[in-house]
Amino acid sequence: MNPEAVLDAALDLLDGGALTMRALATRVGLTPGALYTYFPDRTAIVAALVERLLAEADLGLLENGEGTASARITAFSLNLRETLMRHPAAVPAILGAAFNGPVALRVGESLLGLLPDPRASYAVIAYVLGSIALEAAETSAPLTPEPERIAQRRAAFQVDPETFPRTHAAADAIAGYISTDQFRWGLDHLLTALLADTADRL
Amino acid sequence: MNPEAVLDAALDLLDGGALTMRALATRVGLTPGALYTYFPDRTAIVAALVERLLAEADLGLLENGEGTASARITAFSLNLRETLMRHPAAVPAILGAAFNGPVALRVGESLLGLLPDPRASYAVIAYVLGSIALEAAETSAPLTPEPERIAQRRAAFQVDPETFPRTHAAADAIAGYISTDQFRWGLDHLLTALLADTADRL
DNA sequence: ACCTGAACACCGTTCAAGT
DNA sequence: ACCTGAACACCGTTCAAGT
Repeated sequence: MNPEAVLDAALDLLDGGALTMRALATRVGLTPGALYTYFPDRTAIVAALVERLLAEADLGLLENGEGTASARITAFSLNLRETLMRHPAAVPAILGAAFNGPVALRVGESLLGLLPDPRASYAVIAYVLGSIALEAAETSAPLTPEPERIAQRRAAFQVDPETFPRTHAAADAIAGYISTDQFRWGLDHLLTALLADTADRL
Repeated sequence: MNPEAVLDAALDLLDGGALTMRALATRVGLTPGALYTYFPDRTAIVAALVERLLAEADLGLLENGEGTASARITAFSLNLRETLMRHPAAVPAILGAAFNGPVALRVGESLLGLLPDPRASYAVIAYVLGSIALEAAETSAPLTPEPERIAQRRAAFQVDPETFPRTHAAADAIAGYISTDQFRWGLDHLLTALLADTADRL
C-alpha cells in the first residue's frame, strides 16, 4: 500500500459523496487504523486530494501559453473549471483551502505577471472560483452534458410572474446561467475592465 | 420551545464550529429526538439558518436605494459581505445552497432590473459570493478587525523570492487581498465593464 | 403535539499488540 | 514500518412509550 493508492480510492469515494475513513480502509483492503500510517488524519487526505486536483489543471496555458494576457487567463480558467467540475464534490474543499497551496501560488505568480495590478489577480480568482463553486453546488448528480443540464433547469424553473416579473421573463437566460458561455462572458467582461488602461487608477 | 429558538442556538453552535444535533438539543434543553418535532433533519436546520442570514442583508439598498445602478449594487454587495462575514462558518452552506432560496430570488430579480443583461446578474453574484467564500475560508478565528488581519497575514506570508519573484514583490498588496478595499475595487471594475454600452454585445 | 429513553447504524481516532 | 483488533468518544436518526 502507498499514499497515492489511498488518494485514488479517496477521490472515488469523495465523488460518490461518502468519503469516510472506514469506507476508505475497506476500499484499499486495510483496517481504518492502518490509514494513519499514510496520513495524520482525514483533513490531510482531503488537503492532498485538493492539491492533486489543482495540479491536474494545465498551468502551461497560463505560464507559457500563446496570445494575449486575456487569452491565456481565459484558456487557463476554462481548463481549471473543466478540471474541477469533473469532481464537483471536491470543490467545497478547494474553496475551503483558501487557495494558498503550492499550485495556487504558481497561479498567483503567473497572474501577477499578466495583469497590471495585484488586485486584479485576486478579482479574477474570486470570479473564477465563485463561478465554479456555484456550478458545483448545483451539480448534485454526477454530471450530465451541459445542454441537458440547461434543459432540465429550464423545465424545473418556475417562479411567480407577479412577484418576479423580470426573473420570469429572463427564465431562458437564467436556465443557461451555469454554462461555459456564461462563465466566459463574465470573465471576458471582467478582464476587459481589469486590462483597460483607463481603469487602472480607478 | 419553538423553531426560532432552535435556530438561535443552532447559529451559535455553527459559529463555534460544532453544530451537532446532540449539542443543539442540550443547548435548548431537549433530547436529540425532540428536535425532529421542529425540523425534519439537520440539513433543514442549516437551510433555515442560511435563509435567515440572507434575510438579514438590507435588500432595500438594492430594491429602493438611491443613486445609480452601480452604486446600489455596490452598497448592497458591501452590506451582504458584512452580514455574512459575521458568521464565516455559515458561508460554505450559503454557497452550497446554490443561491436559489426566496431571498436569492429577490436579489436576482432586482439585479435583472439594474443590469442590461441577465448574464451580468450572474457574473456579479459569482464575483461577490466568490470573494466572500475566499474570505470566509481564510477566517478561521472569530474575526479580529480588518487591519489586524491584514497585518497578521503580512507577517505570516513568506515565499521563496527565487521561485515566486512577483508574489514576493507584491507581498504587501497580497496581504491586503482580503479587505473591503480589495472587494470594492474588483466589484467596481466588474460593474464598469458590465454597464459599459460598448461591451453589451461583446 | 411534544417529549423522553433507548436503541440502531454509523463516525474519526487511538493504541497495545503483533509482524 | 506497517497492520490488526478492539476500544473510546462521538455522530444523525428512529421509535415505542408516555403526557
